[in-house]
Amino acid sequence: MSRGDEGAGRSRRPTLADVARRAGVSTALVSLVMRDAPGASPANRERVLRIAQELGYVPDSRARALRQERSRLLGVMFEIQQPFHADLVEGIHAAAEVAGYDVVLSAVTETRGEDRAVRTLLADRCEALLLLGPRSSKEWLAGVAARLPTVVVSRGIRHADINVIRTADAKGIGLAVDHLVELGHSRILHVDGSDASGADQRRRGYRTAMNRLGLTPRIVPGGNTEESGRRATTGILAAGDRPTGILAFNDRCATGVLDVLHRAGVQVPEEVSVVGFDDTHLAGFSPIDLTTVRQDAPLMARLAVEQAVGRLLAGEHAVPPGRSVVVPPVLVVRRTTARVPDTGTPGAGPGHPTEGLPATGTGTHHR
Amino acid sequence: MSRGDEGAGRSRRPTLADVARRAGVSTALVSLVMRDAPGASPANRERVLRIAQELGYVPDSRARALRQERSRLLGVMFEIQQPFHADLVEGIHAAAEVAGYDVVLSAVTETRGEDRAVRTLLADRCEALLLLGPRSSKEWLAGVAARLPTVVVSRGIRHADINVIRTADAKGIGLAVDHLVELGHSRILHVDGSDASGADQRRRGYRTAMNRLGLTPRIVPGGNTEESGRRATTGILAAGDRPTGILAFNDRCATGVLDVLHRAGVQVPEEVSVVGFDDTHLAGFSPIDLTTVRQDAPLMARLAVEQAVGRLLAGEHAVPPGRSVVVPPVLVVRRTTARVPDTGTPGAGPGHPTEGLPATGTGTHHR
DNA sequence: TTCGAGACCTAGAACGTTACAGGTGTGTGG
DNA sequence: CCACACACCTGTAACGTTCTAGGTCTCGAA
Repeated sequence: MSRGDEGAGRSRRPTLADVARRAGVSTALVSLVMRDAPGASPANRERVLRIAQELGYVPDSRARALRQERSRLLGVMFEIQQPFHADLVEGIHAAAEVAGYDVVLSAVTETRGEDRAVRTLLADRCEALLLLGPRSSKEWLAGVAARLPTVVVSRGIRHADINVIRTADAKGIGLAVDHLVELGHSRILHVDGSDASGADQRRRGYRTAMNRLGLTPRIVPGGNTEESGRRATTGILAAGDRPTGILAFNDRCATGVLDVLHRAGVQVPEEVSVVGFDDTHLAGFSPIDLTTVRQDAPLMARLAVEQAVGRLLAGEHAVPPGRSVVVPPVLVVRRTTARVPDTGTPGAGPGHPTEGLPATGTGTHHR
Repeated sequence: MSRGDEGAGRSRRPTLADVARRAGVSTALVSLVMRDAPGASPANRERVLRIAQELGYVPDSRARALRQERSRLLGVMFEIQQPFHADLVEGIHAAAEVAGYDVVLSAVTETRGEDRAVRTLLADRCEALLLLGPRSSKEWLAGVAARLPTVVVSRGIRHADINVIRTADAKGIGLAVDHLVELGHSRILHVDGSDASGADQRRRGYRTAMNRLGLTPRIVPGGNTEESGRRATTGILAAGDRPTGILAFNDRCATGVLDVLHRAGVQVPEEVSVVGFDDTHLAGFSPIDLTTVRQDAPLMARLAVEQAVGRLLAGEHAVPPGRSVVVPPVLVVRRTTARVPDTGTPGAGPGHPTEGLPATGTGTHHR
């Protein structure tokens, strides 16, 4: 309503020229005013702004980007169903805002692959790419990085053109293993992430930690969805040789694990302890109350944006790519882990020392 | 690697003209080939495609959109932290693909309001807007709808310019009330959604259902986050007059309710029954296993896209806006609801009739 | 009076693409 | 041999913006 005039209803959207004509000035001047550049008299400035408002003029970002050499756009590829990615995206928006960049989101879904998602971002002329937990091959990622400064988040990839921000996955899993071992566990199993990003690092970390402690690793194929956790756990229960501790690839996977255990009447943590990874929003909520390894999403988001922008600003030289920035994980102990059942140590119910975090490194600022 | 030539490394991105020059044809011809339009010989077509590939040419979507009168873009505003929105976005991508449209996502976050999100979409020249659960005032939404065909999902708004796709919220809540009453409950409380989208509809539905059954409604302010559910429940427990059934605004809120009940040692469902709304992915997972009211996200997504595209195609006349399309909800009974404790009827543990859905209306196709 | 320095403003050329209005040829029917 | 259709191709003008290189004032100092 009250959308101005120009005759009939279905008029095309107003342009700079429309505003200029109405204000009796040149388009160049309107352009100046719209982007708050110096060189217009206060009187004209106010007048132009008023008329723009009246007409409902909104600058066309495409035309603008076309003319300027810089689009000030950061492309973000993410999986829409991953809560952890939601946390990252939220942080990326905030950090980009500060750096003076806009964010273009490109979702990976069941029906929309990573190639498709990245192609869109390229077509949108993003200046740099942030890829959250990409699953594609290293070669493919290298191909992407060859055309645009690329930051990969949450997956360790060693390549000269790629910046990487990731949590110390191996260390994180190590913390979890140590935690279980301290509680007396020895039959500790890992439901891995299959081809999910970071899965190999966590597998490796698990093996290392187990070997270091003289325990035999046992890995079951999983994934990064609840369903994968269910499937894996169903298999584990069927196999008979039941572990006393399960390290799931991430929180979603752990939820699936808990689901099947619960349905099968297996008590957690009395009979089996379960640990997740990510510390997703839901992990902290009772009755899930999942012991998990926290990744510091806000920090990772900020670092990712800083790396990308850094490379853009200093013409590739500021932040040498090819080196990972590794963020320390924190073990958050909740109520899905406890003393191992059969062990000699009697009593000692569910072990939840502090519900806090051992003060390890960076203070995570949960909002 | 192998990124072509043109002298130094940091070359600008290739354009139509580069491809044309290299192939020895006009830019117009390359343009034809790139968009698969008729009018190029097979030989040239193949040659141009090969060279484009070699140079790593990707058409500039902004320039393209600028030239064409149509951008074939659907703008989607959503809350990145709402799992239900993730489901909708996934469905929207699929439906838009079918309709031949691209999707532009604009996230609402803690630091990025709805005005900001919509402004971006306008600047991107989207042809229509899909607003998922908008919280803004009706006047503001009307202002948006005045400039672009607008479909609001998941919030009932009656306005001549706005298409609405929503679940029959009131009916959904009614199903939940009936369910609890059948189980013998009478002290049934609603933790509402405050200003969240759909909150008023659900409040109203709750009141109506309670009055119809001769019960006194009791509403506690909540929200659409886990935290809001926690806060509300803390208040409820402190108040003393404990209800036997709690209808939460949505699944996230219900999770918060469960969290506090659990921590306070209140048994669910033995002492208190809890019902959510949405049937988010996580709701179905034990040990949450939440009784909830399912919204059919894939269907709503498809309908939303169809309405938007319909209005675009038929010059506003195909789908008369101003009328809501209402999708039927389905009560999904799981294990957070059971027979009321104190009632005369003895025994009768947790009531989970089928873990299925009463065959109500549309068959929800869970993937 | 003349000059220079601001302050303010504008014309016109880009940016990369597609639409439009032609241009060639080559073959085919009269 | 001419016309005409057809397949293929190209030059040029947009699209809405910003950038560059000016232009015109006004004012104060030389």
